[in-house]
Amino acid sequence: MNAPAPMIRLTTQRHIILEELAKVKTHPTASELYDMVRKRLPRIGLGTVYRNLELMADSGMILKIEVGGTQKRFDATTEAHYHIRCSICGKVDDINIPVINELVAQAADTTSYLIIGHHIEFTGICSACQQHQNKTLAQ
Amino acid sequence: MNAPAPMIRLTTQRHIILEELAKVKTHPTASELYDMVRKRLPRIGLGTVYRNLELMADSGMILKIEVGGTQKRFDATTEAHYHIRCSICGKVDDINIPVINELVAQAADTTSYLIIGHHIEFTGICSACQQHQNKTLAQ
DNA sequence: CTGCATGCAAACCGTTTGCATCCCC
DNA sequence: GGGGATGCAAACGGTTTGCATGCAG
Repeated sequence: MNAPAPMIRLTTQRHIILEELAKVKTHPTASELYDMVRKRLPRIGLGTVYRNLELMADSGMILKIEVGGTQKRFDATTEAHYHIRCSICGKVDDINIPVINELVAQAADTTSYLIIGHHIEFTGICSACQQHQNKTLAQ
Repeated sequence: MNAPAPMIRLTTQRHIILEELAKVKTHPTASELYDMVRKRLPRIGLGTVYRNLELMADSGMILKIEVGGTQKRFDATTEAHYHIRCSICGKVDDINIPVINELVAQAADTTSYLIIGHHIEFTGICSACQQHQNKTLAQ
């Protein structure tokens, strides 16, 4: 649709960013990823991480998740799927319900926008934060 | 659930912020609202706008929309509904398709999160930006 | 040798916060 | 007179960017 998947060179930094991202099932923010990558590449700069995440998202290698909350998050899985975000700690996990493609057609009838895609974001409280709350309430 | 809807005093500033928000069908950001309100209340501070939007959202008077993109947006309509965001200019509009409450039950079966709610966000290109694109391509 | 990629640091932008003043009860 | 609300400005956190250097083709 837009400029389609420009091929990008796989530098050491990009390779390691990709590996670290693929390692985790959660959806780290850029600075979380920065911390992970820095353990293997201590001299890497934050700017490099941001630049490359953006680049790799543009070229379709990874998924940029722009959900509620302030920070962008990234996902090594590029297939369409939905997410849930903990409204307390901000953690983001996958939700495994089937993707509803008909939504786009449905929505298209009601708007003058040219629809590109859709995303469902659930909000909730993760198990860790639930336990925290129970403890706090019990006091 | 959390602290439920604390009643807040309706000061002049809050009243005008509310009026200006209700006036528009789009979903302005805090600083867009700030600009609108400043025409009627030139000495109002940005901080006041932020503080009050946050407060009014907490007390259920307005809706805070945390969709993709960097800025929070606000909505005078508090009933559940879905949105579409222009991926070029960032504008947000309503999408009038029925709310699918079953999604929450469906998702609940697949996760350890305590689910609070859900939101569907479509992405697309608004008509203004579509025209822009056509012009640009035609050159 | 040439250009893209990097590290570093400064700039940026949206948002939050501390504080003195103000206004309403 | 007292407590919350305001205006103002400084601080903050996340992200982007400019620039000099480095490295791969």
